[in-house]
Amino acid sequence: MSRMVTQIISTMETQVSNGPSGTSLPNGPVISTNGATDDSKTNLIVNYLPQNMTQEEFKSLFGSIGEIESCKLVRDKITGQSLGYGFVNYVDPNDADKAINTLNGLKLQTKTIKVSYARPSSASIRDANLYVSGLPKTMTQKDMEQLFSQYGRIITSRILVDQVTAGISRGVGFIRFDKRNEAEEAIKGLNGQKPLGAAEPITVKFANNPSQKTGQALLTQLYQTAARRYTGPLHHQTQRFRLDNLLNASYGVKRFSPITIDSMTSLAGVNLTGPTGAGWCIFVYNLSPEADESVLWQLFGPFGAVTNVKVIRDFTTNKCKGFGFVTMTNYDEAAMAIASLNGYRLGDRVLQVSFKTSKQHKA
DNA sequence: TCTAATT
Repeated sequence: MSRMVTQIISTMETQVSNGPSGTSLPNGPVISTNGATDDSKTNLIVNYLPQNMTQEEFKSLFGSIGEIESCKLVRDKITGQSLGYGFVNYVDPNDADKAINTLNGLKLQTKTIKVSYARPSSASIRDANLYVSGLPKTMTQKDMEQLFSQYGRIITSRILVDQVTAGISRGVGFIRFDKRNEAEEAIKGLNGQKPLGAAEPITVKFANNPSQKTGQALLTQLYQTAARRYTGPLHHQTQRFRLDNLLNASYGVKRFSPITIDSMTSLAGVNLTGPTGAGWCIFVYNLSPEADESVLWQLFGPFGAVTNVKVIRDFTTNKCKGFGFVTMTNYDEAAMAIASLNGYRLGDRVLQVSFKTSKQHKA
């Protein structure tokens, strides 16, 4: 079922070719008259990457096409979590073209990746994503694009569909314009308006930024991440380029052995420090030397009441010694935080999170 | 009534 939904969504997803601008040259980096390198024919943006794909796997996949000048998987600054997209800049424009032709539409786990030319980075293309609700259920993605295209160039559009009836519009969607001012004009022109023949007016506003999650949403995401480890990933790798071995090795095997809440509960009776004083003390291991208290607040705060965090630092260098402690008031919230965050990847590290035991404390 | 599109 989820496969069916994925395919429907990917069918509805617009595949926009951004297309390089300017004149083509046969080979090598293109140098414009002002001396700056022109990346428009070599630099690609890759969207809809699987959440757990690493920088190394990303580079390996795109490096199979040709020599890479640089590449970057974009990650959340605080948690290090992948934001699901990245950039690849090839040395040779021909390889960029080849990557689009061969890797665009590749299915990885539950995702269908999109590979297209990156637009030149600029402030004017940011925050150009609109959230649209109240759409007639009969309105197709194409209809919606037609309605919005009078205000500017559409980069992506999507209508969300019901998960169970697979294909029935939920009446809500997204439109990303090339430029923010185009999005603003679309709000002015369409918010509160009835599309031709529609009974109700639509609402058009800027979409929430998915990387700025509420605590509840973060918890949900982490919980789902943890749950996915038990069931294992879905499997529909294509066999193209013999990358299946690489990808299966990376994705097909559980990397961590998670602990369940039940096993935590049984642990609780044995050697926990217990809720003496302020609350439940949690041991966090494998923090980076640069880790600070804010990281611990960000990680544990979504799970409930946190009364104290502490990063243990070296006395002379003031760098984190690799571990810290978090105190949480309520047992259930602490147990959920541990079950979700143990094995969690923070940047390029895998955290070990557990209740602080008396053993670790003994003199 | 909210998906991971700008380094």
